[in-house]
Amino acid sequence: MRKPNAKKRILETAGELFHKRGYSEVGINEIIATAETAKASFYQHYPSKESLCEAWLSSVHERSEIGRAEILEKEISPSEKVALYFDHLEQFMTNSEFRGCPYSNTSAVSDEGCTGIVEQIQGHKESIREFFHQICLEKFENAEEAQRIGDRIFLLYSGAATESQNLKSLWPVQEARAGAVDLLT
Amino acid sequence: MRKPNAKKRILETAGELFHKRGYSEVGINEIIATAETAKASFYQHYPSKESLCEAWLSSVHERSEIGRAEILEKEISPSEKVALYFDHLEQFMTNSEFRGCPYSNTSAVSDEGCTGIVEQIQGHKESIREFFHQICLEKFENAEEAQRIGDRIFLLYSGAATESQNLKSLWPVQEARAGAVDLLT
DNA sequence: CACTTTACAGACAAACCGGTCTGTTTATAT
DNA sequence: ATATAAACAGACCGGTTTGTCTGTAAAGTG
Repeated sequence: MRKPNAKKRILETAGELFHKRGYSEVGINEIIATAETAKASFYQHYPSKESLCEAWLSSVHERSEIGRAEILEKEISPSEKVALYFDHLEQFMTNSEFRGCPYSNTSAVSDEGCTGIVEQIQGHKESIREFFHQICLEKFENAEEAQRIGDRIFLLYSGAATESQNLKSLWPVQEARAGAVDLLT
Repeated sequence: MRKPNAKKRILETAGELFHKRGYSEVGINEIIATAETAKASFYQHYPSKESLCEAWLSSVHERSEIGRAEILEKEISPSEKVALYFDHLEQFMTNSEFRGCPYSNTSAVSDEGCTGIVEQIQGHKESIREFFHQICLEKFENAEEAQRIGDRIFLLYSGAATESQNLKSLWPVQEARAGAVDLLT
């Protein structure tokens, strides 16, 4: 074998391409050419392009869950935790040249047919939402209020990612951060 | 001519298809088949698929601007205006089977090459943002504060559209509406 | 050494893409 | 009645898409 870890190489390469240009704009041929692998090697590891997309989203989800768990464990105030998460988003937007949430971007082009992808999107979003709920529960005794405030922060977060991509600017992330912190003080 | 208004028919058909399934998932052949027109008729009116997309976004923008102008003219309180705009979004999401903002969805797949589309997306988003700014200026004397609050409502609005599409639910719109009204009281 | 796994190169297929082109029909305006 | 413009049908083009298939080379393992 000339180069080992073809599977890993394919996944990482596809991840970058999917994220920067969108799932539907990137073809198998481009992926294997960039990953410097053969088409046969690709189909040895992934039965279809769609399954590769699922594997990509799954790996992104894993990493992001670890990041949220680390924040939850920190001994800082709720508003500091939220602020930190928005700071991470700001970094993410900067590093990825204003390509926003991989899930929302994929959702925009995935038809109802690919249930696996749709389910992953929903799972990921609910996971982020739950993250904000937990933080708010540290602050508010009333569980209903915690849920409502958490949901609003979640929506600010989503809007920040979307509009930062659309407007190619960081102000949505910064203003959403300020709004979220205000909701917790 | 068998059926008149081929151009209009093409635009409306393409609009529905682009909106429901995404720009990159709909081809010329499907558009003309659905619109019951000929390919030659299509290229008589639109030089390319991309120009059709621009025409579609442009028509959506026009209609939405009229809607916002009507709200601004109404003699109701700022928070009622904002609430009304979120109600429109709720109706829109319901009617379109939870396909959110056509602009954000198109942005997710349009590469840097198509400048015309990118500029329209930014123009539309800035127009909505300006709409919220104007409403907030009715409420807050401080112009800076009006801008900040307007931006936050804008981000809630964007997040509501995005997550309502992702989660196929109306709660994001309803909670964002409540959050926006709270920001104005 | 033999055997299995992994990766490789690349031809091939069938469908589809956006776009061009030729030529025909039909409605309307003069 | 005739000229003109708009709509039509549909073949055709080069290129790309996902996915299959055949055969080979190299590495790890017993």
